[in-house]
Amino acid sequence: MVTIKDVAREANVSVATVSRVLNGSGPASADTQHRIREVAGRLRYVPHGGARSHITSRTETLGVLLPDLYGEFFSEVIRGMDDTAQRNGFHLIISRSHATKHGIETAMRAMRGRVDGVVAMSPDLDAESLLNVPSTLPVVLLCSVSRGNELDSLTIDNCRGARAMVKHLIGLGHKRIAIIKGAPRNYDAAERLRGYRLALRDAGLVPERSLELEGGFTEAGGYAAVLKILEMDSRPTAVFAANDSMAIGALSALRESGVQIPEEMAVAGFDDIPLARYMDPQLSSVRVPICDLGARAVEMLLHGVTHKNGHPRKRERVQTELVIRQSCGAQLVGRPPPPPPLQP
Amino acid sequence: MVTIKDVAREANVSVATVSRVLNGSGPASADTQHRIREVAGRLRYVPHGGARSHITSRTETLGVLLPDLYGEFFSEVIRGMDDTAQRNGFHLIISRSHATKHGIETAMRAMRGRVDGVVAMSPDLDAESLLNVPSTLPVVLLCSVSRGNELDSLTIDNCRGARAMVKHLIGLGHKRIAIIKGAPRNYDAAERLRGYRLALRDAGLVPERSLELEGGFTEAGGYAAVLKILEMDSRPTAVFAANDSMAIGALSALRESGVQIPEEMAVAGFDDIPLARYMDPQLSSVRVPICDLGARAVEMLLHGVTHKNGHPRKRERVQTELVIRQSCGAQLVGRPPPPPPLQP
DNA sequence: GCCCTCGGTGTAAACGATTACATTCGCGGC
DNA sequence: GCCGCGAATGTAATCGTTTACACCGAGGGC
Repeated sequence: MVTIKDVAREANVSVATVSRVLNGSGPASADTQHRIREVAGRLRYVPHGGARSHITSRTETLGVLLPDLYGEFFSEVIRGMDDTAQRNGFHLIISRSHATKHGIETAMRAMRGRVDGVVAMSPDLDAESLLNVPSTLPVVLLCSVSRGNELDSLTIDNCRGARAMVKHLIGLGHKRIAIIKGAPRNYDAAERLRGYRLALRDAGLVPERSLELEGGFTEAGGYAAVLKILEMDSRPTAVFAANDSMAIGALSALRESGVQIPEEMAVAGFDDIPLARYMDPQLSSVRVPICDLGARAVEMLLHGVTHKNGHPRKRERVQTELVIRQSCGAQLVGRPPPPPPLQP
Repeated sequence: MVTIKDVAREANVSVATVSRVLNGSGPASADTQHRIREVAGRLRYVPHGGARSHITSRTETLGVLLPDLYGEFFSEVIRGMDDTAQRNGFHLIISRSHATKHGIETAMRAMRGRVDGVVAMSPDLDAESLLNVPSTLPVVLLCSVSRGNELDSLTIDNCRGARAMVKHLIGLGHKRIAIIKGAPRNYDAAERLRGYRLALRDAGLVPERSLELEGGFTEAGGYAAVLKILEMDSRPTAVFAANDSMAIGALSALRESGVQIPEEMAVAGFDDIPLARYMDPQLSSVRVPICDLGARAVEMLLHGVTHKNGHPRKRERVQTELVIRQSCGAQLVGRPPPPPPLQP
């Protein structure tokens, strides 16, 4: 492996000069510059990133702690993070932390000296365990909040989104609306549930525990939940799934049971993953700008990194958008043709 | 930030002793051990990963170069990689390389000194540009192969999988079968197309260019391709999409055009993403063990890392499995109830 | 009593870069 | 002719570890 010393020897200069020329961080005669560049190219010299970060104490790398992943959401959020990171000359170290407290701690330890900051997405926990980090390491909490205000956080406005969707369903005349809940102890899941209940109360309806079913954020969970709903004595007329994966499972179960959607049962989801519009009927959902979410998390983190974590802490929240398609029945009258899909 | 020196001073020993005790790499009296551990805990000492890798020249980190991602496939493959990496005490640096040659080179340069090896997934290119890497850095090509045998590679048996699916369609009586192709210049796409053509020839049918449509691996591409198919003079009776995303787009377009599936048009996909079974009708597909794919790539890479890249190069291939559901019409007679979904 | 071994410990050299500081040289101002 | 300055370059410290080597003392075999 060729090092800066090899280049220096071959070019008859000191390592300092090589470093200065290659980084443009100091004066050098035209002749020297040319010679060094030529040698570096010929020897295929590539600076050793690790050594460089060691001395500069900037790794130009960000850590990303993720929980166990739910399908497409995950890849989208990474895409957003990586774009922003790369645009700023940073890399991403990704680690799926087995959601236990111990797992997170281990991951944080391992990050020491490898990253300049961490985006931690661990909605299943109170993120309390993260507080153990040395206060010099910038951390952004994604999809969860810290108890105090010690850490930056970025969340989805789950509550408002859910509330809007359920309000919409109520506006269509539904009085008994079931919810398929997300994973227990999950921040997003809890907030979406809260929005659902608020919307009911807004309309003078009383939330019933029996209409709140577990779904675990998976297709299978949504499928199973619908089977239970269909057995109920006074069957609801609409079901709101706390994410699209569960909504898709729900659609599947309804179809197989011969229930007409949306005539006999309206369905709505959350996230608006790309697939939603390709469902039959097309799935109404609450759009989350997933890619943006990742991008903004990294932006916040980079802000913390450049300010050496000495900035005032922020809590940001990304807004959602109601996307009404066929599955909730709003367009029943004369059901218009679906919008043409975007070209790739 | 507390370093090993701080611990040494506080415990009245040399840094060497601290290092030995904490790593269990040398003898130490029970008293010393106890004292050092106590101090390290009290001071919340965490070893600096960067410094450690610098001296040991093992970063315990693997680089992952990815192309632009196609939905769920990507998150699954990462999951497999990360599991295996973590089990072996390694981290993952992930980088989406803008599929240009220059992008890959830049990414590879940046990896220097940060990783012990690289999994490069760049099916859109001949991966030729990767050959520039110093021969000491282990590299595993995922979903593509190098011209010579200079690099390890792991691919999907696309050709066999596609051939089997098309053979199945032919067995159901179809004579005109269209294919929606993947991204141009993509290895997987090319191999799936090859399998399609081979299956046709096996059955004495002649592949027609007009039945081979571009789809670009996206839902929108599949949707658009079907619209073209429906305009054809002698319409095919089956369509094989080179991945599930396109198949889902195709299903959507067919439904909206009022074409009965599978009676008027049989549909099959490739990958068998989790959603496939929740489609209406359930989507027949060629199952790819995506998670395994990631896991095995990392295993291969770790083998290269531990053998300092001095091992004989390997070309491995993961097998696929035919998953026949409703969309291709095989189960038309008495259409049995779908299998119950897996519980979460 | 001598030598060898071995447990326990410290000293200092690495690893590959960056960078503060010193040095040299030429040149212009006075 | 002296001083000072700035450009060009070299010297060496530094980052936080690991580890080869040296050292010292105790104990055992002879």
